Amino acid sequence: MSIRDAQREAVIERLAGHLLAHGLARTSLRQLAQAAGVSDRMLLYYFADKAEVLAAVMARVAGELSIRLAEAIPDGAPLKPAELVRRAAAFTTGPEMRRFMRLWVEVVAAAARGEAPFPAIVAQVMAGFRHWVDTRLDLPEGADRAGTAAAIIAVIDGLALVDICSEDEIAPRMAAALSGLLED
Amino acid sequence: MSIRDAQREAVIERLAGHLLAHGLARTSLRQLAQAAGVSDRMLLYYFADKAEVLAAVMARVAGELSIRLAEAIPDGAPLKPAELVRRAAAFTTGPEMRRFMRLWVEVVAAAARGEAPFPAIVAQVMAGFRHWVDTRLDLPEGADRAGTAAAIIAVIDGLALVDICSEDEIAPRMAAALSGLLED
DNA sequence: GACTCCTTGTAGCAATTGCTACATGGTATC
DNA sequence: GATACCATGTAGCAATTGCTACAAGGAGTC
Repeated sequence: MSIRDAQREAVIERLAGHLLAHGLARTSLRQLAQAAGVSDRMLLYYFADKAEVLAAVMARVAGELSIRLAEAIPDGAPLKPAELVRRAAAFTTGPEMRRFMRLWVEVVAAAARGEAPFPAIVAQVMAGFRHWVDTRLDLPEGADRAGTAAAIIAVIDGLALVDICSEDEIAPRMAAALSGLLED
Repeated sequence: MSIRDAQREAVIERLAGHLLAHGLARTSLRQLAQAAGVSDRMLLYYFADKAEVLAAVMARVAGELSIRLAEAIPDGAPLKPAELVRRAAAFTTGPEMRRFMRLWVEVVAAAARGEAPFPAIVAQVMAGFRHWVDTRLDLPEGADRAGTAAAIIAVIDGLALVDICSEDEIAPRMAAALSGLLED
């Protein structure tokens, strides 16, 4: 691997941490370069442009998220929707995953604004979510799997969104209340 | 009312439409001024700074949203959580309200980034949501009203977030599937 | 008519943005 | 040892950002 490729990898790694820590708040080229410990000039040597930087970093973050989701709830034993929601909610509102979900909400908003490269990233991550749910969902024959999967994702993402807005510790109570609302 | 105040009102009205149509994508001072049909110089004569412009416009939009929510589901007859979610979901995913919810998601993300004046706006709108749910929620004595209200808001906001990400028409199926997941 | 205040336009500034031109030291290849 | 390419720094450019200084017309007041 060339020096350039090695540096590229190191930069991606550092910037993944940066984005998870600060969201999309500090993502100018110079700010990214500083966070990665390189000059902005070199950032554009390792990557074609800013969009490629963000795409590479977000791909890394999405991969990490995917791994953790797979570890947290393996796909061996399908769960009924209510149980899947409960377990996913408990996991994604946990201290370690909150920053992922927070970043995810920001990325969705950036995609809504049409800001490159986020629309493509959102499509990709969303497809990953759908697949993750689909492979863990125990649903009767004839039920709307895609609709149910979308609903489950919506509930999980909604928890993250409200979590962002609330300075106090409402997440556990919210998750508990949600659990009570679900049909077993 | 002075000319200035009258213009201020007209600008707020036009910019509310602009934000609902385009989200936060075109919100530089010059872009806002163009959308409002005034010069950027005058925009800063009517308002102290950009944050005040956005705060005033968002207050208008929030007021409008509040009115529509109140009209759609009056607070006379409290509803059980599942039914409240169903009706709120049907309303907020409707063609007229989607742009409100879409803007709301963008505003939450901007607040997460700490961008003035959005954190304050989010706190205000969120409090409005909580109150709206609270005054329509039929819940047994001793239940966690605040937690349940937060959960209901999370579900509604989650639908909006997923709706933004999906180019196809998943919203109705998602809402239907969600309805099936709820305990009556 | 002088004075003052409200309203509006022109011009521009300092900072930040994404990105590029150019030079240069090193390393590898022939 | 000449040549070519990789890696990196310096400097800067054009565009956009939020915001401001200054002037001037116009309307009312004394």
